[in-house]
Amino acid sequence: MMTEVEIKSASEQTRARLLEAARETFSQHGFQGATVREICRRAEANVAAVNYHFSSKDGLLSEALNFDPLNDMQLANVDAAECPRIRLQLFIQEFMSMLLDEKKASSQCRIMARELADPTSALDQIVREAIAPLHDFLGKLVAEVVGEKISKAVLRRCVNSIMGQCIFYSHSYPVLQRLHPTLRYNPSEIKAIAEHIAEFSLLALQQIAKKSD
Amino acid sequence: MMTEVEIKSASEQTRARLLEAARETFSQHGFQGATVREICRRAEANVAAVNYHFSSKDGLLSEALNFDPLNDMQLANVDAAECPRIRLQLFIQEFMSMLLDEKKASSQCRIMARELADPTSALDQIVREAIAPLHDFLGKLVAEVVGEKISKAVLRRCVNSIMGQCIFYSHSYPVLQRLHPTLRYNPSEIKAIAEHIAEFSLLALQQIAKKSD
Amino acid sequence: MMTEVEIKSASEQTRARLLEAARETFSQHGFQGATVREICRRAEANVAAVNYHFSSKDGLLSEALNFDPLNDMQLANVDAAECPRIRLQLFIQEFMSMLLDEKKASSQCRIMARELADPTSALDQIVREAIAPLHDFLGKLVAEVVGEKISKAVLRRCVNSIMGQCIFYSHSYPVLQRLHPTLRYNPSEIKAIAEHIAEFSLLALQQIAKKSD
Amino acid sequence: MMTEVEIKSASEQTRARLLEAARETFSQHGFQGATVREICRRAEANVAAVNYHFSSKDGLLSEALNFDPLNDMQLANVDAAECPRIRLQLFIQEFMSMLLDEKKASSQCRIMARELADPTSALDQIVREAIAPLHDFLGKLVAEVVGEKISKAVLRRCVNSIMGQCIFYSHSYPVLQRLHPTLRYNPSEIKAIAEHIAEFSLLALQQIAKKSD
DNA sequence: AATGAATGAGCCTTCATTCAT
DNA sequence: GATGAATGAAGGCTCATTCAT
Repeated sequence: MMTEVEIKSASEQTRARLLEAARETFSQHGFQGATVREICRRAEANVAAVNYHFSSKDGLLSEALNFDPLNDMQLANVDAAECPRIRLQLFIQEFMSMLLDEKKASSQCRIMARELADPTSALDQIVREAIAPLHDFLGKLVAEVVGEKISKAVLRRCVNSIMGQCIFYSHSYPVLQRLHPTLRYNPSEIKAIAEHIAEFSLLALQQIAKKSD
Repeated sequence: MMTEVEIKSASEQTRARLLEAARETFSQHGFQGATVREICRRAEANVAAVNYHFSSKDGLLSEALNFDPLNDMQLANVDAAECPRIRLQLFIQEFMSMLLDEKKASSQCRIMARELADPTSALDQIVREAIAPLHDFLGKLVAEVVGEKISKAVLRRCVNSIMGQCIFYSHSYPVLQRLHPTLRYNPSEIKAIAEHIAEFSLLALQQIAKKSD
Repeated sequence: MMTEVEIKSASEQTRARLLEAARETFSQHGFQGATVREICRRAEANVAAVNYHFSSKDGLLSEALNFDPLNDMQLANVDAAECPRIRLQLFIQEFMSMLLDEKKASSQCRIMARELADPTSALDQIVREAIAPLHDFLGKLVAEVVGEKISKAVLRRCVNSIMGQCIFYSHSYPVLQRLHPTLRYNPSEIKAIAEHIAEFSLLALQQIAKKSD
Repeated sequence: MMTEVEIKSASEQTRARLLEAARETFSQHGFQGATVREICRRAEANVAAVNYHFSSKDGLLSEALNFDPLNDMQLANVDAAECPRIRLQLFIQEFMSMLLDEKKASSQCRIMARELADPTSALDQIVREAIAPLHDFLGKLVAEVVGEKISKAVLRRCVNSIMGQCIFYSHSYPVLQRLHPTLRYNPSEIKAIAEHIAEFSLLALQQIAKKSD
């Protein structure tokens, strides 16, 4: 264990620094806007390092997108809670925290946001490994809340409704910032947003559950 | 009427072709990814045409984004309806139709989506002229539904919840397509999605309205 | 007479405005630095006017350089004075005034200065029609001062010494301005400079004349 | 010594070739007229080499103008001479040699000449580092000749008179060549010119000194 | 005759990538 | 293995000029 983590060859250290620098840079400037030179400068590596370690800028993006949001979130609490509604609340809370809290937010989320606007070959992998599990996880939570009475199609759309509300604050931040210049994603604001989304969604889900009876 | 459209000077025709080509190209490749050369090639104009007519690539983007979604939508029906809930339903229906129906969808929406991932100086203008009015319009509809009892902050978040659900289908289409390969935005699917969002949102809003009493 | 000057066709007026604008612009930005567009803008003519009236930018330069400095200077006083030394003084005074006084200075002088740094085909003409007569005129004045005793080679060099001193203030103005930031070519300064050059030169010429005895 | 010159890294060699090519090209076509492509072609380097080594065309100009005329001239003789008049003679001799002798003439002088006609941001640097010291040096020589009796303003103008005479032969060469087609700047001609300027100036300075007594 | 739109060559610069060391 | 120099394609843009009207 220790050796894997601590004893890295210089080459592996450079590789790791490049990945970190790439995630930062891609999330700030987008894939096209980021330059290999800046990434290497941030990683304190030479210009050729990206191509040496990752074959190409594309290869670097592909590696940089290897991440596991479900794992990054602290879902122990979610799993611990017994009430489905509270589980959903906690999940949304944790999800928004990952999306918006700059301290926690893995920059991969922001890179991913860019992938949506300009999908590369990496998107297939991201959807498969990161997003699909997330939708599945959320789908199960929703099913627990509404019961199994609703159709798969409706379940999907409910998941989409929740995901859409959540992602909106991350994805449309440039717009929201302009609409409401005072908006800041500090912990209390994030908590308030998450509570709103959870309430809004739970109110809807409960009624949907009732109607399905 | 016809003459206004048909009798254009050669210059105006080139300008119009450039704008159309720019909208297509920007929406496909993003602002950075699009090249002036390709835009001109599509518009069957000279490489220098963009700079001649729009001063710069930036100027072209700025003009290409001159659009008015509120005006593009057929809101006559919305205004005609008396019941606030039906007005909201109709609005969402019309909004989703604009966002998703390729026949109607102004490519500006797609350009705008890219602006979010990679804001340029044009975003200020877009927010001011296109998005803010949209949020205001939706805000009034929501207020009609819930009454004036809720705070401005809550109202905003309700608007965000609805906008987030709507935009998600447009913005996250690359993901949704991979999650559900059979998904197609044909008129019936669009209608179903809009109905779901309207129902989901109205159920939530009604409960919020009740709680505020 | 009157008709030639006053009754001009619109075309001739445009031509004249173009020439004036060209002289200003060339003298400010140099031949390469000046753009046809700016010249036409200043002349309130359309972009194609230069090529229409002068075939090309080069042709415009060639026409713009048609000037006669000897004629522009008010040499009546010089001719009137009987004493050769005073005639030289007056000539230098008048020459410096033409070179430095922005009110009088024909901008051609400044264009010509640029020709030296980057001779075009127009220089042959300028030298033939404008500069050679000037050197000849000055040569005669010098000869009057020193008498006919000195060789042609020495005479030439004396002319060069005087021309060099004069032109230096015009040509090296960008340097002098940086060396002495307070330097301004107002009438009194121009007069002082001309007096210095005249004195400096006359003192030298007199001694040369003496030695040649 | 040799090693310093001969053992250069490949990078330094390219840099040096670029600088030489730039000096040639700038002196022939001016800063605007010179193209990066031609400079690189002459230096047998890639189009991007200029930006790689000097950041920009401006940076290349700035480096190409790093020269020290006072240092380039062999002023040991000047300093060695005790008589102020001979010191001035030797200085003029050396200065004209630097200006006119193609073997010695650093092409920087010619670039500088172009700066006068079309100043760029590099001129500030040139004046500060190259020209001001030259004027100061000449100013001291003149002061030695005339004594300290004359005012600073007069001293300046005397310096200008000498510089003007010297630079005229370099700056106005295109004109002089046309006026006197047989003119060639071979060593004997340069010597004769320098002697004339020295004599002309010294005769004037001596008289000025006398008058100031 | 005179215009404004259109042209295309060419400018400097940036970039991911390659290559010799 | 790892580097820094070098590459050349491509970018946005400017310009004198031409062309249809």
